[in-house]
Amino acid sequence: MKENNRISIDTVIENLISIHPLLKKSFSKAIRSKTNLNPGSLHVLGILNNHKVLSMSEIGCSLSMPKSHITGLVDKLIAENMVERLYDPKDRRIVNVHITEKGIADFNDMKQEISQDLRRKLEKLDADTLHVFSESSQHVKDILESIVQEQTEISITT
Amino acid sequence: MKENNRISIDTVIENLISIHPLLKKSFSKAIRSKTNLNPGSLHVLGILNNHKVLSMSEIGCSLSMPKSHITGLVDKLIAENMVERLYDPKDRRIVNVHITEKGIADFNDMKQEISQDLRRKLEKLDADTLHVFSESSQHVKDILESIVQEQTEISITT
DNA sequence: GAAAATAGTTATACTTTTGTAACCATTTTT
DNA sequence: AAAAATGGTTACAAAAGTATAACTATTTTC
Repeated sequence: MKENNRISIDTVIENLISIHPLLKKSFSKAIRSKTNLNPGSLHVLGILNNHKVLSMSEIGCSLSMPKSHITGLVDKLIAENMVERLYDPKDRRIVNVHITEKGIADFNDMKQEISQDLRRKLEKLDADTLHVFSESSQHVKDILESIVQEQTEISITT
Repeated sequence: MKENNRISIDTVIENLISIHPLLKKSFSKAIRSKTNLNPGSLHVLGILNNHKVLSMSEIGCSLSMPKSHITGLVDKLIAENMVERLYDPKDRRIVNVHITEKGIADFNDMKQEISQDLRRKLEKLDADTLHVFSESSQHVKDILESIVQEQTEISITT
């Protein structure tokens, strides 16, 4: 039983290492050509689309980026009116970034644009394969989120 | 039925867009800190580990990078004796890059290093979840490979 | 055999990402 | 109230990724 687990872990790692460049290939180029945001800002917008409000530090932890980098990325999003800075009245050091209605709408539009090529390819799959893909990707997303998200507690100081 | 497909496609795209930054977070930092290769060279080594031999153009297509960039990445791998250039006797314009024994061994070592943190987290999962993760990630990898790999035919001219 | 196409390299400029360190404002600790 | 800790910002340097264009060497095409 313990042995089974080790094999499963190895399989998962092999698969994730293979999936990584495939996703990079599928999205990175489209992000550049079809949006006026850089990938970093788009990722920030993405997690704000999920959480709606996060402090600068929380964003940094979620994306494993130093806070100093987040500042610039958020500035870009503010320039596009996609997010807003809100100073926390309870602790005025904290900057809570929250996504605007425009930000939510723009993010959905950009998702459409970015995934156009992928969508066309998915449309060619047969219903069964598509169903398996849908279920499997949901599992991978959920489990990965649950184990990677732990790191949010770790503080990045710089 | 057609409606079901559309929903599945949307689900897949949503999930992949969420998985992308999670994998980036899990691997990118580890690649920098635990190897002396840049991520680009590692990805090249990764696909050579799968295919064993590829021409410069094929590598470029597989990773959606211009050939001019591949040259530098392969140069680094050659400097580490992980791959070799072989001039095709049938068509002397073509450079076939093939992975060496050292390259295969190094790649496996680096995979270990890079995935250490992830492995520790996976070890905390219960056997059932791990099993689901293993199966699901295999499906995602296989399907994604089958649909993304098509692009290998598209030639990148620059 | 000349012209066009192909495979790869070199060079250059630019953007993005990453890593530090110093710094300010606010809050917490003592 | 002074010292330490925390949350963010600013500034700077280095590494990596991206996009082009010009170029050489071969092969194909006509």
